Amino acid sequence: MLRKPTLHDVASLARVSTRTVSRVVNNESGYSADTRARVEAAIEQLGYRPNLAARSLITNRTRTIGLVVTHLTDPFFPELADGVMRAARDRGYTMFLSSTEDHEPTQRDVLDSLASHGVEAAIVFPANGSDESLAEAANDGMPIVVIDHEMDHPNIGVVSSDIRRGAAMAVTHLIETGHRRIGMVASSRSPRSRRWREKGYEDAFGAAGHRVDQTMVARQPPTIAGGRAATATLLESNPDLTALFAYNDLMAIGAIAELKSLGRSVPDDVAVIGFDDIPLTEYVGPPITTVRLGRDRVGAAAVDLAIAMREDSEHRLEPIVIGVELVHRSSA
Amino acid sequence: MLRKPTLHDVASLARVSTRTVSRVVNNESGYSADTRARVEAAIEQLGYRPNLAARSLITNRTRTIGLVVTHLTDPFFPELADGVMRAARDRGYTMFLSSTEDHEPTQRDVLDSLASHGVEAAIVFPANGSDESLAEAANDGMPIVVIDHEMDHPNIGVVSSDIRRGAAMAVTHLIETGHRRIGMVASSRSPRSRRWREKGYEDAFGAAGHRVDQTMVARQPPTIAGGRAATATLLESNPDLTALFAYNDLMAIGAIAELKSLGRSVPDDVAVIGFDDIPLTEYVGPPITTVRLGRDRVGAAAVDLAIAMREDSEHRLEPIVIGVELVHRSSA
DNA sequence: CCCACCTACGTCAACGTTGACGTAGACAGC
DNA sequence: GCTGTCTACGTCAACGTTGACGTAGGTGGG
Repeated sequence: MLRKPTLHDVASLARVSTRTVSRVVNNESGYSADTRARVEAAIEQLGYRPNLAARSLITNRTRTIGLVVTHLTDPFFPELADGVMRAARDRGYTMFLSSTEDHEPTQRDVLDSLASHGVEAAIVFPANGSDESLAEAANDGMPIVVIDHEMDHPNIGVVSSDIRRGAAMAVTHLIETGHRRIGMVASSRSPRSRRWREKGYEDAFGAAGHRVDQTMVARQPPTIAGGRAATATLLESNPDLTALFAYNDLMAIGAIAELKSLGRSVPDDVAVIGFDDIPLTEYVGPPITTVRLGRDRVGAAAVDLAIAMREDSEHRLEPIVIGVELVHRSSA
Repeated sequence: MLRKPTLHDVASLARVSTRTVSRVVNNESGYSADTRARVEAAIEQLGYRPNLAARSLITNRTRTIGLVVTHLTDPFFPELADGVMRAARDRGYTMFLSSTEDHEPTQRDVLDSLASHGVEAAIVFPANGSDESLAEAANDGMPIVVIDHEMDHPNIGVVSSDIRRGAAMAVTHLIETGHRRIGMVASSRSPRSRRWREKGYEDAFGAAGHRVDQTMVARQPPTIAGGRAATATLLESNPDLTALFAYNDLMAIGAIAELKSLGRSVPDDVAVIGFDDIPLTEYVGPPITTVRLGRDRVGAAAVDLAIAMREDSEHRLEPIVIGVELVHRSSA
């Protein structure tokens, strides 16, 4: 395989110095129209492409960012990755992608590797219990933006969806359509301090002047099976409930399956609202009313914040909250 | 933010030359145990990490590969990306990810950018009509592996799923369970030469000594709506059909929806087999019998091939075919 | 005791690019 | 015609690392 052409090859073909070729390549000034034409012809003829490694060695910029998620197969992930990728590309950046398997040591290795590759920033959906290693990476000088996670660190930005408000919107909708006995199909995997959906659920009750009945909250793992189980539990203790608000769409699907198998129709006997708007929900019957988080906008905002942090280390680190939207379909 | 420590910083702290530090970092030989200990202590103390850009400038290796797909939100994509990412990481590589929106000029830009970043190889799910620009990129010296696509080029490898055999397996299963009138819900978007599922469908009929009836093939876009439409068409011309083989799971979902709305039960009145085993199919009722392609294995094989091509340009370019599997669920 | 050889380093240049700076020639103003 | 300024370049060093090669000091054999 032939060696890749360099500035020198272009320079000697165009009979100018490498510095002049560099000027043309970077659209600087200081050369005649004729010179520019000769250089461009030489570039075209040789198929020259700048070597970004060499460039970055002296400019200290790589124009790359890293996206780090827990599982590539999480349903919300493609939308996030798509948002990050497009925003990055629009701004002239290229994206590295890695997953951590929700494993802190792996996340540490991944961030290390990204740092070695010189990414200008990392956007991280953090692995469980990785706050400390995130802070360390940030201390080493890499701007980090975390998604849907609280962090207080001078070099870590935060972008999240307004989950609490989304939950409140969902439950308020149920209340406004006449429901009073509204169960919550909750996740057993959320740490107490981050139960935003529960808080939104309580907000909605509070705003309507009602009280939350804690026997109407059932916790299970956030899966379809968990949704079925939680629903079964709730119906046993509260057979009179007329609506369910689920932690995510998977649990909502499980809830609907359980309701159906118990002979209750959705939404006539029991209304169900999910969360996340994963593509799945458009296809299962009945289409599920849900809360859309706009993960692509989260991704784009994260890129903007990451680049701003990188270019101006004094950048003000207000957490950015992306609005959510209640998607009315037929399950509620 | 503090400047990142370099070999020089480590060297002066450990009171050796940069060359010796480099030897330690790269596990070469030629230093005493005592020196190694001092160097490692200095590395630890400073938090030194090698600058891969500088290293790659002289070694000509970046330990990065690019994955280029059409749409990040295609349902099979996360599995492929996961396979590529894990395999890459296992081999010490880091992955760039880009999408082309199935747009040839975008793909060209993406490959250009990856080349500038010095990726050692690209794994590409090609955009429509991009054979020529792929060949150009390969001519420029970048090893390329294409997924599920035929290419004959000395620097382009091919990894594909055995789609034709998977289709034959599916249809053979239908024939063996007594079906004779088997419709095909086909995609209108596949070019004639790449209708592997149709070929497998014909193979199965041929092997069983039956004939294909071309009025039993309906073409529509490969979506849920397309599946509904194709199924409606087929039932009109062939009301006696007892089974359907669908181009992909989305079309199978559409087919099932259409059958249900026409009062035909699945699988008792009409059996349905899909293709791809997207996660979706585990959730919609009834669970769809389908053909699993093992995209993660495709991804891993593509990485191996890409690296082999990069490390040995004489590497023999046999197309690699990944076996498929019929997943028995309840729709057939 | 000398030489060969080995170990454990160090020195220097090069990878491809850009920042800092130098300069030849044209041209304007007085 | 001298000075000053501007345009259009060129020269050189540096980014952080590794390949090629040099070498001082020790060790072992004859």
